[in-house]
Amino acid sequence: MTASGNATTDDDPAERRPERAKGGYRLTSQAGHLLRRANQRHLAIFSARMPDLTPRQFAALAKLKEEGPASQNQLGRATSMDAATIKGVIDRLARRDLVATEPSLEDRRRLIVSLTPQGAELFARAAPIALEITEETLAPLDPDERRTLTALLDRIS
Amino acid sequence: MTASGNATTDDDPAERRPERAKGGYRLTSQAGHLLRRANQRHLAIFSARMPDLTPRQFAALAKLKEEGPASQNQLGRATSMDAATIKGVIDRLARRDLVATEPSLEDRRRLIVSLTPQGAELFARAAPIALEITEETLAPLDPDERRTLTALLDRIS
DNA sequence: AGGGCATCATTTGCATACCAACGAAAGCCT
DNA sequence: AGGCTTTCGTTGGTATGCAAATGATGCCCT
Repeated sequence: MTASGNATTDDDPAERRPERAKGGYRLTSQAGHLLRRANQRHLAIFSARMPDLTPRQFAALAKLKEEGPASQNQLGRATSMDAATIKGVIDRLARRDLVATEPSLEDRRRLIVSLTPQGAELFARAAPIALEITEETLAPLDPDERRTLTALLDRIS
Repeated sequence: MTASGNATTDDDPAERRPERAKGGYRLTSQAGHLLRRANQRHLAIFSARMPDLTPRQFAALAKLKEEGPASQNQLGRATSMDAATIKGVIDRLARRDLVATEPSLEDRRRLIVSLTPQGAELFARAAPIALEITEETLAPLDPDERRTLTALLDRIS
């Protein structure tokens, strides 16, 4: 609302009226802000339900399970992580023996990442929870709306 | 035909099969992953179009412009930023003289943040670009779909 | 063959993000 | 008044996330 006087603080000709008309910038209605907030809520749900894995760590395990061993950068691309980011994720997973790394024999630049038995076991326990997390994230929507949202998000990503 | 001789490790029902049927976890179709990717694309568009402000820095300026001076934590809540996060954002904006901070007289715990003339001027130039960024983020969608997406995101945030 | 370019992994630097803990200050209750 | 609880800002720690630079290696093209 802000009906009280903030008047005299601004004699800038560029901007003087309340942000309601067509050109007005309304932070809370911008796509970026909404995406960020939705993501924030999802992350909160995730860390509450799966405290011992971060979303990225889980994503890396999931991809390794889906596609088998891969090089670090390949895995990064598959999970939409930067080379610098995936390195940190793999390092932390390796420190906990959830993945193992070994240099590739064919291409000496590559570092092959694979799931350890512990990693596979943890993923097996985590996967059902991940589905529940998705479920809870989309809980405010009915099935039709969920499909719509998923499809629209896919189109803008 | 039975288990004789074939000592391969496929008696584990959870392994060795392309995840499709029952517990099939498809990372790329999960809401969290899609949200993250959409957000990632948005951030890329943002930083390309507005190189001298980060999305959070811009959000802080926008809120200050919308609502006038506020305490640091208030501003954080208004922009969905953690107290620790908003501090960093304000510190960096203050270092560039885009905002000014002063202790509150009524409540000596509070730190009042306000827009400087430079901050207001930069925001005035940035606001139209921000609208273009939203536009470009939603470019793959038609107007109807944009409204739908916005509404759905709002519901799950 | 050899040079140029691309890819891979790494490192550094900066900017979020969130948690937990902290001390100072305010508010509330008895 | 004294105590309990909240709020406010700050700090430290961990984990993304991206840009840019770097060294090693692989690939392609002339």
